[in-house]
Amino acid sequence: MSPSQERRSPVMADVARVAGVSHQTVSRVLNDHPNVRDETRTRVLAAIDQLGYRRNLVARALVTRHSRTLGVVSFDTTLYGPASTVYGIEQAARAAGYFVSIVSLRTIDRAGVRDALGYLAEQGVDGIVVVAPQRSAALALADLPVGIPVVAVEGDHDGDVSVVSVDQVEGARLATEHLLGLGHETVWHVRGPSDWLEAEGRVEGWRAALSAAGRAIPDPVAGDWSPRSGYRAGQRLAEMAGVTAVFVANDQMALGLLRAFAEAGVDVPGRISVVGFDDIPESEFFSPPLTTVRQDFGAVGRYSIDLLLGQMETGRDGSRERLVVPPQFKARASTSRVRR
Amino acid sequence: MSPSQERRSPVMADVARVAGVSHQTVSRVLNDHPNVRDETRTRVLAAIDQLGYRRNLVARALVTRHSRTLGVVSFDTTLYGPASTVYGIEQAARAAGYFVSIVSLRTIDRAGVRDALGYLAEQGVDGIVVVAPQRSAALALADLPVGIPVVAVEGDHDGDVSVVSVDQVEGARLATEHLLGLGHETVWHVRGPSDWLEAEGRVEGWRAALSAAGRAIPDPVAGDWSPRSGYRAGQRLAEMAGVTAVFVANDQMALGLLRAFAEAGVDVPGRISVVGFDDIPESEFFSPPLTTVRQDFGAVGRYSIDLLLGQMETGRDGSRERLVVPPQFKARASTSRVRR
DNA sequence: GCACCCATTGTTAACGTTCACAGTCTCTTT
DNA sequence: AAAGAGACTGTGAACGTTAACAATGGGTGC
Repeated sequence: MSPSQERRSPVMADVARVAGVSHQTVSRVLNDHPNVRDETRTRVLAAIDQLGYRRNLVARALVTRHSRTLGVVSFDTTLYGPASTVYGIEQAARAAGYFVSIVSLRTIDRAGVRDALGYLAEQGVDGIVVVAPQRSAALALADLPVGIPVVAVEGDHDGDVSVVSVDQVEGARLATEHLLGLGHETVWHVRGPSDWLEAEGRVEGWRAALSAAGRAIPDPVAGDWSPRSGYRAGQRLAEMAGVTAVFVANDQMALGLLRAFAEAGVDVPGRISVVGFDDIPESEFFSPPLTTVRQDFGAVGRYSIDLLLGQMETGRDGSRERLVVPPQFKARASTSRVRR
Repeated sequence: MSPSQERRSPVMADVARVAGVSHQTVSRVLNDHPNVRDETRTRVLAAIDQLGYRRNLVARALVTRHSRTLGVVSFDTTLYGPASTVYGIEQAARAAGYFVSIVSLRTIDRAGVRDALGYLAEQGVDGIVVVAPQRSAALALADLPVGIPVVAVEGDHDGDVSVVSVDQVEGARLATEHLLGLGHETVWHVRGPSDWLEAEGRVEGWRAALSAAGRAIPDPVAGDWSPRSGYRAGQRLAEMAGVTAVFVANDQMALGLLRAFAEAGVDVPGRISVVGFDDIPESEFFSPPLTTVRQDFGAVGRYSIDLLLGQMETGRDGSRERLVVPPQFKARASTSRVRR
């Protein structure tokens, strides 16, 4: 193989030579600079087309100090929530002309998040969105690389960065009040893992609603978001006397719970009413269709980009805004008025 | 100091000055070049630490012509399959020291895929994985940017690029033969949308199994992967006489179908047996727990990176390999021997 | 007719790294 | 003692783009 065979892709200078102009004029055409004669522009475009030239964004990023790339740090993008959020982020970012470089963490701990932020900083991203649903991840935001705008999603509001999140407390309150409104004496809760901010927000809202109504507050049953943990919780709750209403911290666990209830011969909603959280696409077709609280993950993703771009424009990172997306209650067939 | 209080982040030359060496020596330390005296290395590392220096990977990419970034083009990463595949890709890529830049397409058509490939090429990615489950996406691979290694996931095997995929035909055959083995006279099929290669592979496997057994081949019922379309298919099948076994092309549609059957009073598996496809985390907790065919999406993602990295090393893009991941049959409670 | 302005184009110098090569120094070997 | 081989370090030139400024030419106002 001859060395000349290895033909490098054309650069601006090649286009310039073919079009009979300087490389700077080519650059001007590419960047829609106003002061280029129409005839020249046409010639340059023809040369670009002829050579199949593509601009080298790496070289451009070096000189402009802007990569037009945003970084996303997330946890287990296999789950519906993170996946939808990241999807919303990516769509919004691309619509604004940015690429998205993603880092999915297997486990979320302070070191992992810090490393991820470091990688992205080296790579020269213009801004970062951290999907930080766990307290430990939110903490890691304390030591982030200076000079890069950061927005957290579902993060801790006490931190030092801007945050977009769904109002978990309000969502849990809606769910609990709905059940109380149907005449249930109190409401049991299957909660998410303890390090998760979302899990804690939902516990808080549930507690608040029960407190406000002056009802007994049962111990929450532990879960880990998985259908299996919901199944186990369901087995336990089915055996307990006096349970008529359960608020489950997400739809997947609710599915497991429904399965356990079905196996134990517990009728839903005849004997026990169940409310979930998230409104995943499947929950409308559970048996019975699940009453739940909808989170608009797509909106969360889009807002996080809005916030990030705003922060990048102003250059001020001290702005530290908060954006709260309201949850939406979805009544379906898994809840009913209590029979006396 | 200079009047500009906008202090730029330090560069190699700054480190070199502090450490009293040349910038090239700093570079050598950073790249673990062997011939650096221990004492010098220590001094450089100290200077790096003191200044909080981070290497600029953009500048590095410009000169090395390698960005250590891989591109991923995918369709609707909200779905479990694509999301899991992309997750597997990202994990494997990062383990190999690569970043992942992702482009999620809202609709998958030739122009969209071509644009995405173009963006990634401009950005200077070292290789691209295209998750191309639709025929139109597979076609778009025909006009891909030259010089960049590409691997397709779930793509067309007739194309010109390497492909990693799950054996859809085999999976469908396993599902269908399982049902025939339980004594069912024939098996009905709820298929996926027609442009999807996976949908067509599953139809093919189902047909082949029925043909081989000399059974009647009913018209497949159309679906679009969504639970709702499965629900509608279920309503229709529940009304038809003689249906005792249904193979549904994915678990989400199977969920909708189960719901429709439950509403119509059709017992599963008592009167009709149902098999799904994918084995999403939820399907074990459907009512009844769904017999299905497991696809190892994570493995598909990992293999695609293996293939891509191999192709990048050799520099040969003519290799055009095929890697087929076997599906795995999962028997659960939604199928039973036919009663006579 | 002259100075001036504006549109258009070209020239040169960054950006921050790695590569290729040239030194210098020390230690062996003959 | 001279020469050669390593080990270590430094120098200058890329990489492909944009920014800053200079240069050209034709029109305009007086």
